[in-house]
Parts: sequence; C-alpha cells; structure tokens
Amino acid sequence: MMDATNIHISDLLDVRQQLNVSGITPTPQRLAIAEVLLTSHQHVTADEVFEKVNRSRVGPRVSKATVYNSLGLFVKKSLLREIFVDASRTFYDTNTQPHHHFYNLDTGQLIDMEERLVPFILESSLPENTLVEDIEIMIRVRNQKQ
Amino acid sequence: MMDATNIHISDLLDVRQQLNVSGITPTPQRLAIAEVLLTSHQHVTADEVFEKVNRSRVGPRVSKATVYNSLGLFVKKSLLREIFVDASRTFYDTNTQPHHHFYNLDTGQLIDMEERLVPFILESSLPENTLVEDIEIMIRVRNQKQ
DNA sequence: CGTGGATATTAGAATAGCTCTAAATCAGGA
DNA sequence: TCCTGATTTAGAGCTATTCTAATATCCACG
Repeated sequence: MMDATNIHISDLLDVRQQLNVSGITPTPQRLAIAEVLLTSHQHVTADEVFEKVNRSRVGPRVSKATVYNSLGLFVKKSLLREIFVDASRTFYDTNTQPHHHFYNLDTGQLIDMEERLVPFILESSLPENTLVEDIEIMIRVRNQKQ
Repeated sequence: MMDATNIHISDLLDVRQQLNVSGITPTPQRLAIAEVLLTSHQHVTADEVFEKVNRSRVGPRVSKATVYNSLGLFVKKSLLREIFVDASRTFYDTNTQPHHHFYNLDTGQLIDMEERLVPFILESSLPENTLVEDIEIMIRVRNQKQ
C-alpha cells in the first residue's frame, strides 16, 4: 500500500516536472490529462482522453476545449506527436522517438515500427499475417528562415 | 480550331475508356469529374473538384454527394490515391505510381518525391530552401485472407 | 416499343471533430 | 486586497464528409 502510494506520488512529481521542463505551466487540468496519457495505450484520440480524464472521480473535471487545447500544446512542445491515418480523426502518439507506423486497415490497429527497419519493411518486419496495401512516406518540411 | 476539337474529343474517349477498363460505369457526371481531374494540378480536394466541375457551363451539374461518391469510387478502383496531411481535409492524388510527398508546412504545398529517392532524402533531395520537420512513414496493411 | 429492377444522382439534413467566443475562474506579484 | 494575465469552461459555430430518401436513368427482357 505504502509502496503503491509512493509510486503514485513520484509519478505525479515526474509528470509535473516534465511539464515544467517543457515550458508548460502545470495546471490541474493539464496534469490530469498528462496522467491519462501515461496510463493509456500509446495511440489515443482526443475523445478517448476526454472520456478517460472525466470518467475517474479523482482530479478536476476537464472540458473538451481544454483537452483539445492541452493536446495541441503538448504537440507544440514535442511531448506528443499527431498522426493522420484517415480523415475522420487525429491520433496522438505518446512515443516521440523517431519512428513510423503500421496501420491495419482491417482492424484500425496502429502499430509502431522502428525507424531502422524501414529498408527491410517489405521483407520480414510486417505485422504477422498482413499484406502491404500501401506505403506512404510523408516528409514535413519548413521554409528555411533567413 | 479543328485540331483543338479533335484533341478534346480524343481526350474524352480516353477518359471514357479508362473508366471502362477500371470497371466504372462512365456516367456523364463521372466523365465530367474525370475530365476535371485531368486538367487540374495533381493534388486536389473534393471541394476544388466540386467548384471546377460546376464552374464551366459545359457538361452536367454535379452534386457534392456525387463528387464524394465518385472520388471514393475512383480511389477504390485505383485511379486516385488519398493523402492525409492534416485533419482538416483529404487530398486526392492523380499520380497513382508508387511515390511519396514533401509537404511544406509553411506554404501548404504538396510536392512529389520519387520512391527511389527515399534513402537519400536527408542528404540532397529536399525541396530547395527547406528543412525537415518530421518524417512519417505510413504502411497500410491488411489482414491476410484465408 | 413498354416495364421493372438495379444503379446513379440529387438536395438537403445529419453527423462529428474540432475551433471559437465570451464569460468566469485562478494565480501570483505589487 | 486588488490588478493583470493566463486558464478554463459551456456551448455555439464551423466545415468536411456522410446519410437519407426521393427522383432519374439505364437497360435487359417480355
């Protein structure tokens, strides 16, 4: 019990610290959202976060607008990445390491792929029992300043 | 004048034939939409197609639902590819050859990248005066039947 | 030639994800 | 305590897309 409590507290401290380090004022709502992200599977939608953060009775109620604002802020501060697999919704990925994805059109499942596997994709690193339908490499660039 | 007319007619025949070959019944609306795709830049949105197909007085009026249905059908029949660069809209790409994209976050421009350039991306094949912000490789898979 | 059933098209309503607005709340420095 | 700026909120608004259900078109068969 005591252990569990300690773990929980130190987790919270970590979250608070991470927000601080990233230059994000750690408000109660943002902490609650960050907590949810920590305890969720890796790829989440805004709506999933909204549901989860308000389902549990602990912590503050968080409005939908705040969920969107906070997720957007986390993305801007590189704590999250946005993923667009179809037009109907945005996924947020808590793994900010360079990596890519397998998206299973049949199941909707989004699976990580290590970056270094890219050259071998077509040989052996596919998820089991799947066939490639389409490969899309999107490189987002910005104009050079100056 | 005569030349121009001939060219136009033969273009139409080609379009009709392409739809037939792809197993798409060539209705007047679908032909008009396919025409628009031929004479547009490579990456278009449903709304651009809708505007363009109805701006010219020749050909039938085409409803928005039919534009969406037809574009969806063309995608299913591999005459078009969908591209998701952000959550706000779907692009349709008339180039169905295997290839990828540069997306300029500053300008919204979508630029083709040849598939074979992928391994050299980070060296020299970037669009001029741009910096990489993010690379995303999306591999869409399907469950193996059987 | 009809006619009947499948296919296609349509206008407009509905949906859904996301953003905006304007008011209320909160935090913290003077 | 008061002031100011940042944050949150409910709900309205926006927009791309899909749905609905009525109409039109096509064409094979009698």
